[in-house]
Amino acid sequence: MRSVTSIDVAKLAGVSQSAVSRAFSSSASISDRTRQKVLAAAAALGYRPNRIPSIMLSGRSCMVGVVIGGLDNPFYASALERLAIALRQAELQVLLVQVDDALTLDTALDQLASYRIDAIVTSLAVGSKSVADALSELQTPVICFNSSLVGPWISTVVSNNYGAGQTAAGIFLKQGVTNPVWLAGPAKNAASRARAEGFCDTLKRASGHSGALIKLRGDDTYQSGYNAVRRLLQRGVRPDGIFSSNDMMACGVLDALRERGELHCPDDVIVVGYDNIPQAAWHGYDLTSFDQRTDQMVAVAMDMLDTALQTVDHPYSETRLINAQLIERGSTRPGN
Amino acid sequence: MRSVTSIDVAKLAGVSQSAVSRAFSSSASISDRTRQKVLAAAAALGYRPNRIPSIMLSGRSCMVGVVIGGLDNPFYASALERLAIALRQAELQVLLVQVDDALTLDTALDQLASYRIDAIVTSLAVGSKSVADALSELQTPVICFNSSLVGPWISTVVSNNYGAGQTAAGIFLKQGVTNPVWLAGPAKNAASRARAEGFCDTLKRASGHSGALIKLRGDDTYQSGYNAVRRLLQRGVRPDGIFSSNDMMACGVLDALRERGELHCPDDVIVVGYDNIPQAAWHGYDLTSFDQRTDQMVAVAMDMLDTALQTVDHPYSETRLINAQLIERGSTRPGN
DNA sequence: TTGTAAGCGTTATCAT
DNA sequence: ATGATAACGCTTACAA
Repeated sequence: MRSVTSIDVAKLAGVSQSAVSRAFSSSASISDRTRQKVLAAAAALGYRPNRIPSIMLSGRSCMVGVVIGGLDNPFYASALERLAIALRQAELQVLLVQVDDALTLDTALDQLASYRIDAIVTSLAVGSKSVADALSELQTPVICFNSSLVGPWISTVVSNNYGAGQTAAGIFLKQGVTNPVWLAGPAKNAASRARAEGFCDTLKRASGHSGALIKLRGDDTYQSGYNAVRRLLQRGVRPDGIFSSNDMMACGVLDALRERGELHCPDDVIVVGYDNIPQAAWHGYDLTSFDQRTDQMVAVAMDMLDTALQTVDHPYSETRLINAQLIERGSTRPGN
Repeated sequence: MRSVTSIDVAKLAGVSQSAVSRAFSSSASISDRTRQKVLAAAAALGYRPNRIPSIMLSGRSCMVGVVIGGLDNPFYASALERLAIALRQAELQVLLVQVDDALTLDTALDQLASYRIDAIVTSLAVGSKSVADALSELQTPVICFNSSLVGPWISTVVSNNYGAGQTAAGIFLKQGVTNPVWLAGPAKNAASRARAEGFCDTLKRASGHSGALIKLRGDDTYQSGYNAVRRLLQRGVRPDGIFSSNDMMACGVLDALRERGELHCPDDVIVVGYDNIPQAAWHGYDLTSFDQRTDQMVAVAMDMLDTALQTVDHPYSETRLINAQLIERGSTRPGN
């Protein structure tokens, strides 16, 4: 079934092909009479303008490659949703690429490049040098969320992870925490490392906590947070403050505490997470957390994207920092 | 910056443009020598084949429009991720469209059509007649998850909602529930309605429960489940079994029960959800639920997609039912 | 196996 | 305001 073309419409309407084109373009000079004729013919034939040829002519596809992974984390799912909305409003299409590892990323990039996407947006937490190189090679603007990637075509909007770490430490100091625990995410996660630095630096500077700080390693999943605290308690350690690199793990932490029953949050131990996922607000957790303000981050990303798309031909690179917002909930309010 | 074309490569390699084309096509007759020359030249220039022209020629874009919404529900997020993986393996691109209402869907469909996508896959729970009409008009294969949409170009893979409702009722009967509660999703959600029917029919048939069944209405969010049960308890009602149309609401139910403290799950009241989202397995909830087996559903959808893409020109329509799998957890195991 | 040339469905340019 | 014509970058007959 050959689809209906502008030639067909032109023939039926008794006008030229260019008239059809103009009828569907808002910024063209065409008489109302002609436009009506064209639209009527188009409707009769069920014609829909085909954007593919115009991509060839303009070199711009108005498609943006969105590279994601880990949608099981509600934070990324929600970020994707907001981003998709923003891109739609900017009249850009989303070419979605799901990636679990660097390998799939490589082939995915080839695919994206062959579709002549105008830019790439990614929230991948990974930040290896090779990935950055692969991205730069595309000569296509790349906007990252929370990554440590650097390169000529790469721009980044990052949450102020270090600052949030400091704020978390401030809470711990104010509440007189003496046995703090840091629950880290994967080692390769740059955001997690920055949170750790802000947290540890501040605690260290404030007093003799330096030696006391216990560092656990998780992988950003609920189960890893649960396991980490379970093991800690089994070893007989009694922390009175836990800062988790993300909310998923923090939920695991809270469940492990509750199940074990020795230490109660927030009276015996306070807990702080990161991301402010919906579950943090659930009554069963009531978790203090840092909101990354994805709406702001997305807005900034769109702004950068705008600039990058105008500065075509020239590698554009910028980094912008967004302060996370502390959302205090019950998990840091003892005596309630 | 004009991008590198096959003409450039041909010139450098000292071959014709068709030779370049053949070098990048696996099913073309070309000598190894020529291919090497071409590949070398391509690498030197950083040439990447452009798929856009071939879309024009073949009329197939190898892009599938994926229409989603409600990613804040982990079930949909996970379904999207699985679908994206399956599509990538089938070498199909994902053109993502985020939709919150019928209005955005309409404009979104126009966009999709103008990019000449080969098919549409959607997990939208809505199923209005007008949406179905709009989809059919595209003359493009549509694969739906869990929808009640019908139309010449529309195929559907549905969870056996009715059967799962029956199974849930079976649990209630076995446990001797006398004050059952059904917590419904939005009225427009066909899946939710089917679950209700299977559940109610079975209870009714079994005994005198018919009159006793309390029906509450939620909107598939955590908060609506929480509120519904809170109000119920405040009214002095004491249910001993609650079947929730989805897990998000069921988590709200469990938190409301726990917070109120009068009725304990599972000893005083058992709770069953639907979707088997990750949170159902969290230790804080330990919620019995129905797993829709999205892996199977996605596999079936891909199978249908395959058929639909081969049967181009002819409207293809089919409906396939997948049995949900009961995952029994603590919320239905009293006396543990 | 290789090269030549036509064509895919638009939009932009240039006359009229 | 309108119509003719030339691109856009590739694939695919067809010819050699």
